[in-house]
Amino acid sequence: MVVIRSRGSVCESCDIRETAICAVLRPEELPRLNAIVSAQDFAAQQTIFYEDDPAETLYNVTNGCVRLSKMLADGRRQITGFLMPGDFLGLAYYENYAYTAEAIGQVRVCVFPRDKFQALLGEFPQFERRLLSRASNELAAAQDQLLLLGRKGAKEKLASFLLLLSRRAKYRGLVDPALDLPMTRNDIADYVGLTTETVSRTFTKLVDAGTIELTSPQHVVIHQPEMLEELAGEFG
Amino acid sequence: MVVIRSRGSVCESCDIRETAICAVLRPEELPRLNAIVSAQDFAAQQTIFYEDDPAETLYNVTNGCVRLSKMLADGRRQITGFLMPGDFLGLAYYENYAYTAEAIGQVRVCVFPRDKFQALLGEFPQFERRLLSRASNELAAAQDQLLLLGRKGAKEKLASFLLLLSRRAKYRGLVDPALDLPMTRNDIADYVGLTTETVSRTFTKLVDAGTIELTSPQHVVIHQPEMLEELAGEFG
DNA sequence: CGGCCTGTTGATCTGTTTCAATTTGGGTGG
DNA sequence: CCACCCAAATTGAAACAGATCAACAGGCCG
Repeated sequence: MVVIRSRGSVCESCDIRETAICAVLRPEELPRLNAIVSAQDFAAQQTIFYEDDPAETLYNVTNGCVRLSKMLADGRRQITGFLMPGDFLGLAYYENYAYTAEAIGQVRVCVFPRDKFQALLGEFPQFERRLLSRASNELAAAQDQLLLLGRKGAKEKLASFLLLLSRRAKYRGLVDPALDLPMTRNDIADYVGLTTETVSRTFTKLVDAGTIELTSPQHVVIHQPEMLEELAGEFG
Repeated sequence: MVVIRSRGSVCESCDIRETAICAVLRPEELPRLNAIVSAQDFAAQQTIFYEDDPAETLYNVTNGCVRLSKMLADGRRQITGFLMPGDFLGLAYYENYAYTAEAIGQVRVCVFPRDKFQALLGEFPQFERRLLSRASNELAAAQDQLLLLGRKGAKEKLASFLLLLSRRAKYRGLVDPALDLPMTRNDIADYVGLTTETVSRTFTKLVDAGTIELTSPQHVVIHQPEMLEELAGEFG
């Protein structure tokens, strides 16, 4: 883990300024945020924080992919989300983190000390509103995931998963038809409530059906998005 | 559905004023809330709103139990939560509701028109903060449910479910060792991702083990809470 | 009293897991 | 630069938890 001092105008030149929470601040307010932020790097597989750690820091992912997870006493794991550049981490007025956050591959984050961040919140009301809006989005996403975990079969789960990644890639401005899967099959399995083997088998079924193509285990090309939508089982 | 005009000081005399969002308002601010609120009654099985309806109203449950659910195209259903008196409904800055809300048994709610509610939000900053805190709680609860749906077995699911209801009953000030299940077995099944039959069978297993007692299908007595904790599989 | 909805119990079936064996591919050191 | 190595992914066979299909019991209301 490497701490990088913030110097000069970090925020102004930030790649993800458009999509991150910072987007609600006016240019002239940015320096206030800049003053309390620093950058931090994590190597692949490093833990950013553990479930139940005191939540003293808030993060914004700027590079790489982060996985959030919870564990049962015997080691079974549920991944509750994957964070991409622009995503906010540590959202909450909580004493302790509700989940573990780990870097998948190389990750860079912005770091906000909790107390200073809260002070800024009081100062910029639209900041708090934006956070509430984020929380609402996350809540809606979590509910979609409840439906997926509770009621969908393996094929439906993976179709939904691929569509989710695809939509998020589009949102982040990536138009590449090839979809990148930064996480392992095991991570995917722990996200959609299956085993690695079932994930693997189901992917090959989708390949055999011509719905997707696996140019490498981490590279998916979606040939028939309509078919995925169909399989995902949702309306609209 | 019956609409009841709010007259006089509804809020001051409200049973659940302590636990509801209103709890953040000072007594002298209550009249402002009182001015925009009205009460509404729903009979058993009535729908309060449907998924994708425009979200023009916010609610606060004052009596009865409400179920929130999402459906797949073929009718499979996932219940995303049960609301008890004091719980807030419609939380979000969304255009449309993300789930359907239905009354289980007789229900009474407080109704806040969305526009007026938002105006109040701007006026009382602590109100917005409280909402964010609520959203955080819901998010944490949703993540627990993800773990349950994705990684727990039938026995673990139902042990967790009973403990959840039990904790919420305690929170609402009910010390009765007998736990009330206002929802049907089918509702429970759709909440924990099982079938009615499996729920029923698993309950009888818990009864046979002496962990719980079913004085009636809707009345559970928890004899061995430690055993339920054990079965639920979580730490702490 | 009878019909119906909810819950319980039993028998069978199936999708997914588990266990086990290969294959693939990315990273590293010679 | 290539060969090796190890983790990750794939594939196969067997086992199992929970679903499905089916029958029945009990309480509640008309």
